[in-house]
Amino acid sequence: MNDFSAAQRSRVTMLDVAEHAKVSKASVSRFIGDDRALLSDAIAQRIEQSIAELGYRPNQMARGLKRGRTRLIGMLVADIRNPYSIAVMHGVETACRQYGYSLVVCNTDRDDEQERQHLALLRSYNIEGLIVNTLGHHRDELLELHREMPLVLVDRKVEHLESDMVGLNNPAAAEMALAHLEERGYRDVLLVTEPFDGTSSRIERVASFKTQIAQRPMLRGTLIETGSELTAQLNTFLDTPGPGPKALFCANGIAALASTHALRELKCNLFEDVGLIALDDLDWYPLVGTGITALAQPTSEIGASAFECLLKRLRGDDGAVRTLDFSARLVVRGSTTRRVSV
Amino acid sequence: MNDFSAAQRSRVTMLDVAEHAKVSKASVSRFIGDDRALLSDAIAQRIEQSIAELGYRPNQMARGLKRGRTRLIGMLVADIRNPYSIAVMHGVETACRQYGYSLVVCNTDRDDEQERQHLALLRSYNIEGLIVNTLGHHRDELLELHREMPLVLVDRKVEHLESDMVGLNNPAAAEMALAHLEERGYRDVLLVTEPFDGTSSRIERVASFKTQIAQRPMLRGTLIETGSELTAQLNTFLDTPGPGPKALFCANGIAALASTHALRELKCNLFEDVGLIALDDLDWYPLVGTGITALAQPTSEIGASAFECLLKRLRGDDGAVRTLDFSARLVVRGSTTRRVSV
DNA sequence: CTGTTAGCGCGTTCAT
DNA sequence: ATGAACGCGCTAACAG
Repeated sequence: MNDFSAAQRSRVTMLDVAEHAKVSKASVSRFIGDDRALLSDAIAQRIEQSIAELGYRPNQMARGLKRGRTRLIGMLVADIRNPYSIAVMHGVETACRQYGYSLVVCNTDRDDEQERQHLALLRSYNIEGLIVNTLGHHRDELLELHREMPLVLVDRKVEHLESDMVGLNNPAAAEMALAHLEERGYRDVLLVTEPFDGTSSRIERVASFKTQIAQRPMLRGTLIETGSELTAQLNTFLDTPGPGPKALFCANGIAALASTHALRELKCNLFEDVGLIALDDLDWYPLVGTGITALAQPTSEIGASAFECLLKRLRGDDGAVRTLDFSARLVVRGSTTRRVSV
Repeated sequence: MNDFSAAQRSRVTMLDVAEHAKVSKASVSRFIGDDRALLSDAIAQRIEQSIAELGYRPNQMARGLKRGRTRLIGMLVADIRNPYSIAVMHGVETACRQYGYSLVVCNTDRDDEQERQHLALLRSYNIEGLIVNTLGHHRDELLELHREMPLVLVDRKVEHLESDMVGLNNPAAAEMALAHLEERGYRDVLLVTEPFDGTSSRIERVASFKTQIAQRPMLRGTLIETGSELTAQLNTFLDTPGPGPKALFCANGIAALASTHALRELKCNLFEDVGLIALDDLDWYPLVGTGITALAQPTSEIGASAFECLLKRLRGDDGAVRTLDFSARLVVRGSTTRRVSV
């Protein structure tokens, strides 16, 4: 039927419109662009008519080639299946659209080689700015790109890369978590984090946790990483006598998922045997046991801010590097409500 | 410091490489493209050297402009926050990369106007093919696009749009669900679906459900939609005497989330008072109550197949329209394991 | 206000 | 095997 392969799919071009309306290409270009004011009503009418009749759509590739402005923003995401990333991405995309930009998302699946390839790719498509939510190995490529375009980091810093950054105020979040746990009567807290891989937010959360523990003499703090040993380690924590009621602090949604899985394997009575507070607020938190208490991140705002940072730079802002730290919001559910002992 | 605004960010171009290597642009072009075989070793060496030294990257925009091949695939998604969409998208992206294509994703947030805008956008960027996972209003625009490029539907059909389609074998899935429920001793089944909005898969699932019920004299079947009334309607279902043990069949992950929420509000004992089986298999299903029995969709395969359909067409396949129906896989958990009455 | 001209970066005939 | 010249679709100077 149709042949989409070698044949140039002949689309209607600016020249077609110009001829149809009996004007020059320049006039059509002005009509398309921001110079419509310069056209006489008569001509504008004819052009509008022709565009409608022919179904003309300007070719962004060609526009971009000429003007150097593609209206494209790139986003590099470490793990597209992490709900946090999706939520932020949604925020970014909404902001993009609002300002007439489009978003090209590249998922690296936590793979360094893919990160490299995607960076080259985004560059080859002449994106105007880049949002990075990966570990940012390949520093050289990032630096090179940063010389060509503005760049903003989301959630995770990249060493030796001076650029705008938007994320969570991790020390404050850790403080909220431990203050809440202490107030609710928990005394023995286990931080569950994904394995250390250099992710700055992860490191910050652990450091902040330790700081908080040091400042709260009533609390004891311990730390484990998710992985094949998780269930066993959790078991040890639960079995070891401590200074009082025990609770888990999961450093993100993935850790919360893994921990809850493990607790179930241990036949734990959710959440009477042990309390739980988790960073991120996922839609299923209310459904597990008596509900999981969360520290929600303002993901939409984070995404929108990331784009706005980019936009400012695109518009010529040469100011100093900015860091935006958003605050988490405490959502109390059953997992930090201790049952009064009978 | 840097100025990213008006200034043309001067990137190294093919001409730069040519001059540096003291050859013509044509030779560089051949080196970049598929004609490298035509070059003498000496020249190829020099070009390779120059490219490395200058850090040259071909401009995909310009290439696409000339050859009509952008190596870009577009995907229109109704709801980026639906885990199903994400999973399929991940499958598509993986397949894309494997064949040297990149994916541009547009999220419509279930909004018709956004669908229209995104379609225009994708077209303006000269994508080579389109994957559609929306309601597909704006039939005219879709038809027009389909004349220009191959198109494949995912999960939901679009009326009067004859194109390849990949999705779930819904009748078979409904059969699996009801056979399982019946075998497990449930007799009174309530189908919970999102509101009807024309989504074909939704309609098919409901129709298949009714067919199955008609063929199973031991079962009684009822139907409700998610929404503000859900909890009340669920309550009615639970309170109304029926032919035997009651169970819910949730038509997708969203319905499962909403239903579980409602059951909790009703202080239901999950899942002793009522059974539950849900389409889609989300990572939190095992964590709720005794675990939610699922009919998992092979989302990666669905995504990969969608891309492969496109690829075949791009390579000139003019054959008849294809429809690929994948089968669901039953994952039994506690929610369909009835406790023996004491 | 409008048309003419000259590229943007690249691929592709043609010659040589 | 290599280079010169033209054009992809469009915008930006410059005239008029």
